[in-house]
Amino acid sequence: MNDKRTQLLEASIDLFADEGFWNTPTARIARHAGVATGTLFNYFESKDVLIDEVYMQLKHEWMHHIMQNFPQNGTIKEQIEHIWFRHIDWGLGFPRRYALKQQLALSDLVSDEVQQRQQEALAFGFEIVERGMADGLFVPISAEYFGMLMVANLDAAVQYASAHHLKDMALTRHITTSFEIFWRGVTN
Amino acid sequence: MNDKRTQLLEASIDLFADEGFWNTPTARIARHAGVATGTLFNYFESKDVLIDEVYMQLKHEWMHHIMQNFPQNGTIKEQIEHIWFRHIDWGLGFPRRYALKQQLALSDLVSDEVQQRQQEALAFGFEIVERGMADGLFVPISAEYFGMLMVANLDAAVQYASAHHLKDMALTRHITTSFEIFWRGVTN
DNA sequence: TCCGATATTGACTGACCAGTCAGTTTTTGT
DNA sequence: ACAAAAACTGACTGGTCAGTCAATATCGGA
Repeated sequence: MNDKRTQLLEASIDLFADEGFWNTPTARIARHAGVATGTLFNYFESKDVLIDEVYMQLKHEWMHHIMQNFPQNGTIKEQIEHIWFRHIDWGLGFPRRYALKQQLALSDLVSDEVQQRQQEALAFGFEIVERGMADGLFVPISAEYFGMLMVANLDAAVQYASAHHLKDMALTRHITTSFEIFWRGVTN
Repeated sequence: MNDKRTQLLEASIDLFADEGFWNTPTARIARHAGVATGTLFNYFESKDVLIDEVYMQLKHEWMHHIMQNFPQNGTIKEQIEHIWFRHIDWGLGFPRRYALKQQLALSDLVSDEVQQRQQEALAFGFEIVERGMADGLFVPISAEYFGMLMVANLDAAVQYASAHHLKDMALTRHITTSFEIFWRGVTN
């Protein structure tokens, strides 16, 4: 019965996103999840590990969303474009989760160990980039910087679309444009 | 004698950057500045307004750095390139200040009013972009999105250079490359 | 020099909160 | 059905911290 565990994680995500970590007492998380204060600490050793678990959960959901229908046999451009669209789709579909994941990634609330582990899960992405580099497809930069640029551009695209409530055609156009700008930039 | 005021701001910047806002008690700020607890509240109504003032201070310093030797009569590309180099120069020259400014910009610790005011100070930048748009120089996107992309790319460039301790030629090459990638992306 | 105004001090207060634990309820195995 | 284990409860504790304020020090004008 990890039902309560899920409820606690869900409550944490809601409250952390809306109020910020420092403004959400564990007591409120428990209440929001419909359990007693003490119960939270049966499932999570401390508030710190709760944060770690929330972060892992979000990263996992994000990864899952990104990888759905991934074109394993597509071209590099198709693969990156797929990630582009799916990432933005997730960001707009789950704005609170997206914002929280971003905040957690910057703040040093997440333990080094967890951050390390999450980084390793992105290895497949680096492979794609390295392959593109080998083909002379990209401007000569490190895969690391390529990844950083991609994330930076994606974040900006999501933030803009979100702030302006873009929908339907306007949204599609925006996503396409944002990708084109990125692609033209990193491509020879 | 706003000497103490400056000391308090400086101490706040140091401690906020190193320990995080929520982990630095006002008492420690006061001690670090060499004054008593109560004195801090003579200069700043509350911890919240202290944060506002810190943010304004950082933005102001940043703006000042950016605008030094600004090529008023240069081409649009020269002007944006100038901002590019100066921004990165500031980020690498004052890493703690840069990190703190970024953190504050994301967190909602800064009051809406101050955030608003700071936004207005960037008006001159929007003018440059609008001019470029009118000339058909840029891809057709809003000046707002252009600005977001620029900031996103700059942040990535600073973060990368900072993490890898780039210096001298390697640094110059990196800055140039980062600008080229951005410019090629947003330009027709 | 003297005095009122202003700045500074730091012990103190009231509120908050992470984490505990003794007691209670629920589950599990036989 | 029963007992032992496991899960759950929430009042409580020890510690922290923003902001106060009465007492003290410093300053500036006459």
